Amino acid sequence: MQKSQVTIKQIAQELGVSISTVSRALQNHPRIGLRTKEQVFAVAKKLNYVPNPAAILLKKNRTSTIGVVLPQLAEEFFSQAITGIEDVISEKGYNVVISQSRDSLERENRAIKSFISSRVDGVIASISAETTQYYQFRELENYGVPIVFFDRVPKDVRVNKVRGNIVEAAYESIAFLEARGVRRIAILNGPASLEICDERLMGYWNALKQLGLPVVQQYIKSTDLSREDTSKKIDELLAMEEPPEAVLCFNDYVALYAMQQCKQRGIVPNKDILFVSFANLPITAYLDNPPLASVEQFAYQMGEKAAQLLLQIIDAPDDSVLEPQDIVIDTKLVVH
Amino acid sequence: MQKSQVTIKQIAQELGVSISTVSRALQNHPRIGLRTKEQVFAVAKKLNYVPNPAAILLKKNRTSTIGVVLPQLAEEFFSQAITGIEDVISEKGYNVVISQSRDSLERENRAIKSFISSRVDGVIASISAETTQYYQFRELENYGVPIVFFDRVPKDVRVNKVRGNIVEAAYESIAFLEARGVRRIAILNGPASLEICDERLMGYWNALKQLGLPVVQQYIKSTDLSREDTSKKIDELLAMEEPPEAVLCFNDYVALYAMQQCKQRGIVPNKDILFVSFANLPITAYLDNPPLASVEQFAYQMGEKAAQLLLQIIDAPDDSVLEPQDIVIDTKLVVH
DNA sequence: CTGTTAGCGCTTTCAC
DNA sequence: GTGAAAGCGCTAACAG
Repeated sequence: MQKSQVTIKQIAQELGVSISTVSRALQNHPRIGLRTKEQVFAVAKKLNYVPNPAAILLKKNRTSTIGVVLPQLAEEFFSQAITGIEDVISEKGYNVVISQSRDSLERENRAIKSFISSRVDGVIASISAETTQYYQFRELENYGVPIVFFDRVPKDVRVNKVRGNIVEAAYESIAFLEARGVRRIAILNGPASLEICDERLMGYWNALKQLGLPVVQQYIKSTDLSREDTSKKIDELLAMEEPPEAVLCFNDYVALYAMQQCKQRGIVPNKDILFVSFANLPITAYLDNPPLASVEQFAYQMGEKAAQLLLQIIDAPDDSVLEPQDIVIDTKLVVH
Repeated sequence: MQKSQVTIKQIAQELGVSISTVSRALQNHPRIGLRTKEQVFAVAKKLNYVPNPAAILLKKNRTSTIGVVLPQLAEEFFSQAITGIEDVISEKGYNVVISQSRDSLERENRAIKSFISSRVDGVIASISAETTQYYQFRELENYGVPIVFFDRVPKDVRVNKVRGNIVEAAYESIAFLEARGVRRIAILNGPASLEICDERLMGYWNALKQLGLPVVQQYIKSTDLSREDTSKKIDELLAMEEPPEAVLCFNDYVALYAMQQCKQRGIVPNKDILFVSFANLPITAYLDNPPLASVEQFAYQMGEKAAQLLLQIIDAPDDSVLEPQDIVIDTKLVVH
């Protein structure tokens, strides 16, 4: 059944030339006769020749594949980002292998290991909620594999990253609430290991101070993104003597969990307590009572940018020392 | 920066043995000294040896990767299925490359082409809404690449497939509605090229007849799954002199589109007109007014089964002629 | 049990 | 312009 693979050798035989000639013709080598080239292409087509990537790889030591690790595809933010990555990368003839960490450090590590053994040319990553140190990614660096982080970028290290302008987005969200007369605003943030959480907090702080809103320490909560923990934290907020009038959430999922918990407690979300969040996921369009507003983070574009940056690094001459780049993408508060 | 790759040759030198000995040791070849083997492993570890997959591949002519084409990862059904596939496949040391057709025939073809040139060992597919013929997949067969379809399987061809028991699920859904006293039931089906649509229709028909419900030709509609077309078709149903009391939808997305359209027309879904659908997506848990009931299709398990079947075919001896398998997974109607 | 040898399919000097 | 030949890292007969 297995159609025996056509090789350049067979093409060479068919034409009575050497395999080097065929190889050169196929690569559009400059020093080759136009006639020969055309003939080679003709025969290659006739025989249905498909180059064997393994052989090329073995020779060139490049796999033309890049690895992507991200928390989970089921989150629309990430599946949109992947689409952006794929569109850029496949246009350049690269392949993508995707691995989901499902917010587990161990799975993330396994993915990195497998990227190393499959010799990917580069990695794009959005770190798991459990990832607190950069250590594991160093391993990739040791093998000379370039990495670009997006959205969930690690803290305190100089790395290539593509991220939304979260500080500003958080500020804007608070300003939006303040304009509606809200004063007591809480934040339900994500794991402290993520830089985007610091930024969210910073934007929140700045806004509170500049707009003269009350800064209450207990209004600042963070969740590990699970439904349980999120429910617990919103409960704590609701149980306060003076509960917040609004909550800025890490993302739409956190907002939805929190809102459901409110309902359970007989509190009407976006009426008794307002919700604003991040991500602006398409699924919110199906909701009768979505978060009041959500920050659009342009996942697709973020994926595109990350892929472009990575390819740029891969294609850079070996001796060039590149400064890690930090690309910031503008966000937009979308009022529902 | 690029750490020069460690090869078995270096391990051999370090130990003063031949490379074949190293190769055999690493593969746990039976005829090798325990002592030597241990030493080889020790040095391999010390040197941080990682086998070069390209070389192995070139030799063995197997890539240890399988390709997956499916409509879109953003649909939870598919991202769940992928997770099932990944879990099975990665346990056996295989890699997965994923390609989204986004319901476009052209993209699906491109994916297949790329699978051929990257020499995947097998393919798992869920066909696009535009795919009406099996033709393109024949190409894979020509190259001896085994294929397993899941959920969206092609019609009229003998192929390996894993699918839900849609006929029965559709029957059950109608019975559920009938039990609630509903008599006029419409169906908003998917593209006729999909076998699962035929099955849905068959279950619907059987149920109507056996339960003595009216069979109305205009109650049978199909959509190309887009929001626009779905809105149009539900509008047609609503505009009838005697509109249906309930609608059985292709999946949750179609149901949600249809329900939103109803709202636009001032008709309250699940009160004025009932909705039952397929997929039972987690997102429906966030809805205040989800479809009345939805058929759980166990996407994760479907992915697992498809992967297991594919691996089984790949591992089968070349001379064994396998009958195409048709694995049916039981579904379950979940009332919300 | 271990070493020698011949390739897998392709690229790439080095000659002519 | 084209051919001969070496070799990428590894496996698998074939000999000991």
